[in-house]
Amino acid sequence: MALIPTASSPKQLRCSQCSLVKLCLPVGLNDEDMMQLESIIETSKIYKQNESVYRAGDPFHHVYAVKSGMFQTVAIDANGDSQIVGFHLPGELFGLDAIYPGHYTSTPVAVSSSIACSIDFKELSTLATQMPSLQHQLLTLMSKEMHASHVNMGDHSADQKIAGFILSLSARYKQRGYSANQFQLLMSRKDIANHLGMAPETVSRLLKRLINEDVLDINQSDITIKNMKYLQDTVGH
Amino acid sequence: MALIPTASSPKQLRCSQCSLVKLCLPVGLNDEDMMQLESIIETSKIYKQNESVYRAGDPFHHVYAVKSGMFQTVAIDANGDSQIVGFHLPGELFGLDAIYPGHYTSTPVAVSSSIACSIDFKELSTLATQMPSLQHQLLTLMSKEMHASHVNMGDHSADQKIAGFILSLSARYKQRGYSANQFQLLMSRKDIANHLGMAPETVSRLLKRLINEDVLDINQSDITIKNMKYLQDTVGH
DNA sequence: CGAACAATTGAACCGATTCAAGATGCGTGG
DNA sequence: CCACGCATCTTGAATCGGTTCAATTGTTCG
Repeated sequence: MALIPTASSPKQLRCSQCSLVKLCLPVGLNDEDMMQLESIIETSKIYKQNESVYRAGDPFHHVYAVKSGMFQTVAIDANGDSQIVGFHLPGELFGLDAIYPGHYTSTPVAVSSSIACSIDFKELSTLATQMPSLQHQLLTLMSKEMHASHVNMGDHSADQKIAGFILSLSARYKQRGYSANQFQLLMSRKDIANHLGMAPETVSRLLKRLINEDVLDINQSDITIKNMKYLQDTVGH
Repeated sequence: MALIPTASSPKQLRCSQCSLVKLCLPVGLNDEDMMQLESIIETSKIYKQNESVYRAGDPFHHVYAVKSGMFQTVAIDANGDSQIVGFHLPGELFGLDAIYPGHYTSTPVAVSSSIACSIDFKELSTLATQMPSLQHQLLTLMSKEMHASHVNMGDHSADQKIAGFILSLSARYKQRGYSANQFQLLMSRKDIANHLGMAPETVSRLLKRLINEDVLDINQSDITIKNMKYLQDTVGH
């Protein structure tokens, strides 16, 4: 747990780059391999709130790694309604779902001011053929996402969705070295609701209930989990 | 559209094997590569109805390709409820979601008498490092599944879920060379309901409505789509 | 042919949405 | 620094879609 990307200062870009590789693609690599991998990571860019990284429909060339902040990927369906497909935390990759169609199908938008760097997918996959462990890591990443969406299929009630959502964020922050019990709910209630397929009012009501029952503590966008087990029990029911 | 796996006769196993490779992993390969790929496909097995291929929890070693019939993957959640994660048609692969956890998380069960063959994943990924097009195909397959589950996130009403489900089956059968308008709904209503997260009664009612409105025709397990556009309009709304 | 299971149909119920208002927070300019 | 205005969030009451429960019909198989 040495280097963790904490702040959004541009001065940290270079030094956090090394750890970013380990966070996104934590493969067992020797120094030379690691150098190669880092060499294909292109320069970082700071995205202002609501700024998009690319647009749905653009040709697929790069995948992106989040360095700080948060991105949400928004898809527009046939009738023009937008659907927030996912939220991407520091250390996570997005854009891999565009491999198949060959073009992006959703638009990633910075939830708050955020930093991401791009990786040329062609170079990445070429490198993967030379580094079996990298190939395996790519497959693992995608398998993980498949797995996550399978789990989400089961969630039924609104309570379970909310609990599952909070636990997912908690686990993912924890995995990247942040606190599992306290973090920022950077996205709006409306966006949470959209992502979970429910009304914003329901999100509001259920969060209030969780606060009243001493499961959560929420101040503005800061959320503290006071009773993790309660949430876990809710999901597994 | 030369060789298509049509029947379940064991005599066809050998000859359908070649086309199976093309169907599951339709990469641009020369003959030698194709031979190599075929060489790692292990022998097929006939699974009786309700027979499982492996069990959730088993260590992950193989992925499986469906040759005929249909498999459904069943996951058991924390409270013991089962959730049908997906249905697998001829020419489709299953088991890839187990790469990440390293063990299977769901149990594939033959919906009707079905045939599948196993592929050693270690050999497959080793081969992929030597054949960039195979690696790309594997990534494409997984990207496709991610993409499909993203699309499913948006579906809201029960009507849309049913329409989307039927259209998905139709498109997948069509892609494998079968009819897009007529196929068998081998799985039970209860299992469709479970998979879509709704009550079996609702499936019954909505299918009846679609039959009354001349959108579908259903005889036992045979389904005929009489008004594809109606279904498409339902999904995109 | 009859038993067991699957699918259908009807009526009451419940969770979540919708609609409509009110509260809270936040940036802007006076 | 406070007042204003806009946007987000919260809260309440009515409505609706889908579930649940219960009974009937249909289908498969020993």
